[in-house]
Amino acid sequence: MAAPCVSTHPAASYSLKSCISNRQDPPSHFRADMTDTIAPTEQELLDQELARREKLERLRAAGIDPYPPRVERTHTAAEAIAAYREGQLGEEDVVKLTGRLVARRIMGKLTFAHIEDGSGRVQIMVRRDLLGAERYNEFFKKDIDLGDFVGVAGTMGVTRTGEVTCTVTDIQLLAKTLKPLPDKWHGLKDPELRQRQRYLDLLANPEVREVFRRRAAIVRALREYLDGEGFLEVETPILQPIYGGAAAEPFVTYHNYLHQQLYLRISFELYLKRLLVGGYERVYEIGRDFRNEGISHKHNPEFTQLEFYEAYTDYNGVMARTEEMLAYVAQKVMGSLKIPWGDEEIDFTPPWPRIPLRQAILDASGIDYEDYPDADSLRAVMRDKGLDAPADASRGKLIDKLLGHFVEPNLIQPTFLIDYPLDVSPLAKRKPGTRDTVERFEGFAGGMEICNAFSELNDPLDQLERFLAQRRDFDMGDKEAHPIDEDYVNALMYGLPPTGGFGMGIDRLTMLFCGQTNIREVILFPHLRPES
RNA sequence: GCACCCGUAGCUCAAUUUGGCAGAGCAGGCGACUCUUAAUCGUCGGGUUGAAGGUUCGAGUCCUUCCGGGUGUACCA
Repeated sequence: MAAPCVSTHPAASYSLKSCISNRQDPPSHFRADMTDTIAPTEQELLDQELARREKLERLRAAGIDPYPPRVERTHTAAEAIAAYREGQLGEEDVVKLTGRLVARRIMGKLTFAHIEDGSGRVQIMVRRDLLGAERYNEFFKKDIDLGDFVGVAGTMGVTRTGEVTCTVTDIQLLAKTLKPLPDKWHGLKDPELRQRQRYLDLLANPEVREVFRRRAAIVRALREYLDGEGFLEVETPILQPIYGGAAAEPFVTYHNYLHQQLYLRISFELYLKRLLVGGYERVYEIGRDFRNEGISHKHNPEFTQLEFYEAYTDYNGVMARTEEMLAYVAQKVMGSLKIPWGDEEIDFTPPWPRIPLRQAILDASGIDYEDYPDADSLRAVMRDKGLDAPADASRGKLIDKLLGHFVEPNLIQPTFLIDYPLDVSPLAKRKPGTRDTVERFEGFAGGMEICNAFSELNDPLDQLERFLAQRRDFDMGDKEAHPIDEDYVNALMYGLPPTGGFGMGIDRLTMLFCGQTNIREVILFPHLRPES
């Protein structure tokens, strides 16, 4: 394997350190002039920011702490409304509510407003006669802004229009905001701002908050399912001396004190299978993978992956488990096996169609890749059909290209494609009776690949041969070829039982369940270039 | 990586086609208003039009370069 530049240097640690110390500009978060941006002069403040700071000073001058250390809350917004509707709150019962002031309608001596907490919004009615003229006019109307966190005490009732409302007898500032909030009606739309300042996106757009609740529910359901099936959740290294388990370029990092080059993992596979050598029969891990590749609407440099490995099953068993697991998740998260997807509906009811990859490509493109036993002949027929077929692509990569072009976009309903080329599956077991096909499947839905699985190769000598083939690919320029992991081969020599393994991108599954077509919509803080 | 599109007030958007005083709503300041809910009414402030350069009497608008973002495409989950 060709090592990246740092380790080929005879004094690797020296070169990296000097590189750091020679950097012209220290990171901005260490710059002495940083206070300029955090503590701008008055001229640099917006008029609205100035107004809020003046209010802050007025409050302090009046002996009011704009950021008090604690507050008492008796109900969330939703709880207060529910309790009133269920008749648990009488006219005399005082509730204490907290939240962000998100809307305010001042009508002289009476004001209606809404506060929002984690449970939702509740209307409050603030009256001068209940609060006192001074407190109502000077404190509530003048020094409290939209966006501020407040605590109120009051009684629950209903307005003429029928909205359950808290009539306020006391109001307290909990946290002063110094910047104006996004538009109350349109929310925050600018996609760049939404991602760079996700907190604004979340506070302005409730539907975004729902996406990440649903994401959490999906992960919870996956854990529930796997735990219930006797799988052990484990954690394996993210910093790895040798990466592996997938075809991808890694991120490279460096341990300063061990003088060791390390990679951020691109998959969990080789570590998890070592655990089956160790005697566990069912293990899984949910965590972050890192791939040093292009960014797109389907790819973020770091993404969340689920992998599980199960002894004494094969890819057929894993397909059945996949169907069962995703049906469980759909039912648990969406309350149905059918989930909306654009104008259509994706039905996760088992079983899913199982189509040999060769057949699927033949049906969609008219090309039977078995007629083209080498890369050159397959490349020729693909180019005849006007497809982009790179000169350095292997036969397996060309087949994958056919899959991506002709088949994948049309697989809206959950579908398994089975039996993949061996040369792009160096960790999968050969399908009996074939020369260059492995027992591997990929699951598709919504026109996206969502999972990848196979009968795990457990023949150590075959595995070594496959690694050596990968090294030849790497030497030929395939930057994504697998490096040789000698310790993994060594582990196999102590015996890996027949095993089925599975990997699935959680981000893409979340896209599917949330009707999103861009991965950034399901990652709280997606990778962005630095601001200029 | 390549192609195309976008960047105007804190936010959402006009003005760009055909170069001619940079505007509206929300938000904000001041004032009125005790059942509103995108409250309403009056009034006022708020801009290095992403950055730099160029063409022009005159550039938000046309040209060049750069920065950031989006969409498509290529590879990968």
